[in-house]
Amino acid sequence: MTMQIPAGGSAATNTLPGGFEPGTLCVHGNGYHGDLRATGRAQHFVRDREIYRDGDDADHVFRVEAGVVRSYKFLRDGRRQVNAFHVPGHVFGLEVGARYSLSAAAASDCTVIAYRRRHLEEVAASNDKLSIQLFSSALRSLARAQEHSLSLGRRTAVEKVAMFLIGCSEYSPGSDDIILAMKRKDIADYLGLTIETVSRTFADLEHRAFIELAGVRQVRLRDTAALRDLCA
Amino acid sequence: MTMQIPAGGSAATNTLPGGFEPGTLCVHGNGYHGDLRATGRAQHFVRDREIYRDGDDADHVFRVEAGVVRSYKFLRDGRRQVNAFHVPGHVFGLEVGARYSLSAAAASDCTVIAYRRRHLEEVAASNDKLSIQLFSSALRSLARAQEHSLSLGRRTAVEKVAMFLIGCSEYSPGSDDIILAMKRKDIADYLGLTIETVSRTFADLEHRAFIELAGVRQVRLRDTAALRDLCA
DNA sequence: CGAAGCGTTGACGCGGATCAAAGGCAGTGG
DNA sequence: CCACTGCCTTTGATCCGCGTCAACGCTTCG
Repeated sequence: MTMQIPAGGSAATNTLPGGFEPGTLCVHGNGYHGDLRATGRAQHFVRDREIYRDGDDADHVFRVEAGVVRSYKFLRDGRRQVNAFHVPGHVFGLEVGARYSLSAAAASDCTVIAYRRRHLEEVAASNDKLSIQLFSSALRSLARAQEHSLSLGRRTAVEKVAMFLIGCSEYSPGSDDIILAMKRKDIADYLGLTIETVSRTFADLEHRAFIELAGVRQVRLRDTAALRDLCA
Repeated sequence: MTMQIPAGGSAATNTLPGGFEPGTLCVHGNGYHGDLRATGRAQHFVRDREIYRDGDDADHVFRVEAGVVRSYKFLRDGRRQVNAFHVPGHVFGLEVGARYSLSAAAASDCTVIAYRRRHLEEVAASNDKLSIQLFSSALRSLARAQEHSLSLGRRTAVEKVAMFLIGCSEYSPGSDDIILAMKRKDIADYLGLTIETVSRTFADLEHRAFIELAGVRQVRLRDTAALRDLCA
């Protein structure tokens, strides 16, 4: 295989935020190498429906088609940390070992494509492009996780929420108007805060006229520059 | 290539904690495919010497030979988050893009092997084993990063420090007696705390007779079970 | 109309940050 | 050998951001 460590500017970089370019690794991929079409299986999940659990046999790799998926982990006493929200195009469920090290669930109603890991391995064996994409996907997840660590470890509540909103806006169409697919609890557990603090911080940002809460699930960014500035 | 997503139990899993099994990807690898010997270049770094910086051209991939390396990131105002400590056997510097997304520096005096990324790509193209190892390395880094997020987001100071000590003990020879290669500031920035809190927490754990501070850089674990219990 | 979930808001307390000062400890020079 | 210097670590006092607890409002659905 030509296992390139994908260099900047290649097709594998800077595509759909955090995912592959649309069309690849897709069930209905337009004839692209053919083989994958059979292995990918579309699945629907309603909000909060579990996709897999920490410790399950890691026999599938997934790609988000629509909606948002969360990966998360629990401590014994119920404290939860959401590691990532997976948006359309994003691949999740890649594992080194035989078992999943995280749980995944639908953060909103969503549809994902499930690929049998075994099949994926076989196809990747003869398909350099796919191999590189899987590798890129892993490295991109890693980069995102590291960014996230910076937030969790060193940012204040306002900074975390600002970051989150800026992050969301990058997945939005015309941006500036954000539809939050997930609940407050998911946001809180993603940012390492409580729902109360998230709520208060939204209120605070609205008070400062940085955002406008158009509804529980809708946020309008009124001063993106100021928000970005908060991201330190 | 046979791009297996490395399955549990394979040689690529559960080897040296977080790294490759000893001998592979090594400058003095015992004839293993030969090519790598020429590309790997051993380098020494004294404590706090920078290896690369956030934004530099990511033209090398590194493997720790001895000592400890830290990967970290800064906020504008100087707040720092250490994402990982890299111990011998551990690979770091893998990137999706053309540039490093983190900085790396010697947390203690250390020696690393630098591989030219270009060469690594070429060798990997014809060497399935190496490809899989690189992929595994990335996935293992990802898993570690996700574990770390749980600590940063949801654990208390005592829990974080207990986690850290348990983590260290896994890299120690006979365990139970830990030599801390890095300074308090590094530990603090790794755990998302201040040096004062780290210091106080060490004192607290000693007070509870869970550990014994045999010196500034040496910790003896006296009640591993209790420490593990704190990891929740 | 009532019930159940989710989100917001307020009052209060605590864990860890901040500020300040006082030990170790290693390296340096007299 | 000892005093000096600078850095790292520890310890103490105080402060504040965010968690906790509690009540209330809004939305959805039977």
